[in-house]
Amino acid sequence: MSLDQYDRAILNALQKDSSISNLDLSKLIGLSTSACLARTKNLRETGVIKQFTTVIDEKKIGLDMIAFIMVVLSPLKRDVVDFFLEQINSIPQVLECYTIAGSRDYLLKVATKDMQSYKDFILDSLMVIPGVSRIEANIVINTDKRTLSLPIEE
Amino acid sequence: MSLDQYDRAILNALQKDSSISNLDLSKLIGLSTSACLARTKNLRETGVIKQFTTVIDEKKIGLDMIAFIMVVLSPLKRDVVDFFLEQINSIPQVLECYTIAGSRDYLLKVATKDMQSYKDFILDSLMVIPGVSRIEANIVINTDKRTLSLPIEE
DNA sequence: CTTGAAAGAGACACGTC
DNA sequence: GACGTGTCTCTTTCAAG
Repeated sequence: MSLDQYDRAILNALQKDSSISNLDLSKLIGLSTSACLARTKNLRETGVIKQFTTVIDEKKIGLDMIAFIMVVLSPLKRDVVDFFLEQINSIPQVLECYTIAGSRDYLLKVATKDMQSYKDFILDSLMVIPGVSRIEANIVINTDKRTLSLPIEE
Repeated sequence: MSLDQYDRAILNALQKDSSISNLDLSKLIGLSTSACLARTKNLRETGVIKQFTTVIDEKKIGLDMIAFIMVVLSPLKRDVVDFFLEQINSIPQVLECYTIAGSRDYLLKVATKDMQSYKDFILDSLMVIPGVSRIEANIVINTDKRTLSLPIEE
């Protein structure tokens, strides 16, 4: 995938605000509307653009608790892993799950309403999954930075 | 902020695909176009909807390295903290930064091109910030789940 | 790549019930 | 809240340079 300066400009602009009209976008990046539209369409079709989405203020919808949870899975065997990931994918409170290198196996990002529902999540949703032997929770006190704009290289 | 079932339906739909037209959205949630438009507008104005954005495939733009880095800041004093956060906010590779409870002070999510540029980031951007005494890196091997759809309660 | 034209669709404000 | 109307803007396609 090779992106030129125009493609990068389009991606940067769309990351900041995807509700921009093609007309404004073309003006912004310095292309004609037709060329701009064709590029945007192409970026979607080739999968560079995966999705257009909406960022919601978590606190305003009552999600006051964000936590990053490290999980050690044991034994780390195929069937245990598969079942774990299957469960994780079905739990809406788990926003993200990563396999990580090192002493802990998985990193989860979890959003819940409050401390009580967080506790319920840990006890009733997470610890009940077979193989989850040890967890290490990092509770978010403040979000200091959060951007969806990836560092697109020049 | 109190959201009824229609508001929640709108938010859920817009999280999945913000490029949906107001016409289709109104059909989906079972409201008239005018009522639907007024609600969406209201959600934007009250800040529940913060942003419309675009999700990009990191790998397709050459970002192959994602890491979560725990940072201990010492001394944890006002001026050290302020300068640290100022620097963090100016580094594009840092996508997210959270203040966390516990033994580590900050959690960063970082995206770089490869191992080499990751190393450069650690040495030249992160470790040079005054107060950054200890870091603990968790390198992402695989993204098992990643959703931008918050668990909106019924 | 650009410009220009033309048709279709949607946004959005305005009334009415 | 629903519905209809009208206007205006943008989208989208398709020419030709």
